[in-house]
Amino acid sequence: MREFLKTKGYKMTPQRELVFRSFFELGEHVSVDELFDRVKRIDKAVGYSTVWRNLKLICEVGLAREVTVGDGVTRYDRVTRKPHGHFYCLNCKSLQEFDLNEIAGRLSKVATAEKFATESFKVEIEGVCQSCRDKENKKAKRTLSTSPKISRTKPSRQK
Amino acid sequence: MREFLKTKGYKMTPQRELVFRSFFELGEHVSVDELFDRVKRIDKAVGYSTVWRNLKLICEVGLAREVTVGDGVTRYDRVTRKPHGHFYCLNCKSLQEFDLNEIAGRLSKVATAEKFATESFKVEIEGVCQSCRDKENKKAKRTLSTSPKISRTKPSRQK
DNA sequence: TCACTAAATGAAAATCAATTTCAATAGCAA
DNA sequence: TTGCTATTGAAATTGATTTTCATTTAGTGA
Repeated sequence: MREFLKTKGYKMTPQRELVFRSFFELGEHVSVDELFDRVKRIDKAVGYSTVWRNLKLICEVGLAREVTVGDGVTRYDRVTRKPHGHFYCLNCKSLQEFDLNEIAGRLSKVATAEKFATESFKVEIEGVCQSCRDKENKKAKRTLSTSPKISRTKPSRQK
Repeated sequence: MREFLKTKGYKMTPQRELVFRSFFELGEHVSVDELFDRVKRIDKAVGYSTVWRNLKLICEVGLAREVTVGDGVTRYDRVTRKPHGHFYCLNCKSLQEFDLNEIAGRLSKVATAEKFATESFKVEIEGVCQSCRDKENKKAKRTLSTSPKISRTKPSRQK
């Protein structure tokens, strides 16, 4: 990894090494805060900006990619993993994955037809996951009459 | 529209009417700021929060949907339009659309197979559009040796 | 028509994630 | 080792989004 970065003009440092390693240990839909938490557990002197910058760097050198689902927090996925889409549960905010093999093929065709040079795909299905629907059904009696209002909440940064 | 909102428990106001009308006049990938600008042209007493809240309301009652591409600005699409994906040009930040008819069908199947209750799809292809590539090719000689660094810029709110 | 109540408004402030600044530190090539 | 430059950590800044709060107003029922 040290050599790989050198070819791209970057130096290796203990902090960088720790951030990279931690990211690849987590691997799926990692947010800066999650990664920061994990890094802190090993070395609590490492700063948030260092984690952030190195996560960006991991993307920059092509080892990860941003995933932006609708909750305002950017997450990162390893690119070595095979193409997949995401189910985003509007209720519990969880992410599940699904395979994208044939769909990716079709998307490529569409892009080519439109003379668009594809860099990456992003396929998301928003809805409600099975376990949330099961829970909803159980307490359906209680909430029959309340009309839904605008939700103004957002998940907050984990301290 | 007044009646439609009443059934959902909302009142009609001149400001709301203006925001709704302006949104449907714009229609595609509308950001809060764009909508705010348009509303202001007709009535500059209308506040930003009113525009924001009513845009959220349009989503809430099911007439629009958020589109989040990777540039940090949330945009909104009418849901009455037929399903489409987006090409997002990483270079000029433009959005183009493409038809999603068959792909949507496949996604539905995947969702059903996973017992996921689909609310909406989001399909984006990031890359470089044709006109940007044409421009890139023309000035290719100039930029052969510069190695790409992390981009730290973001489009700023339009005043 | 009038009065009442809950919803809506507008300005300003708060929030929150993302990004930058800056002074100090530390890789790495010569 | 020396010098140059990238990197770091803390704090500040940015920019979009969301909330607060005092005031106004729509829609309901008398």
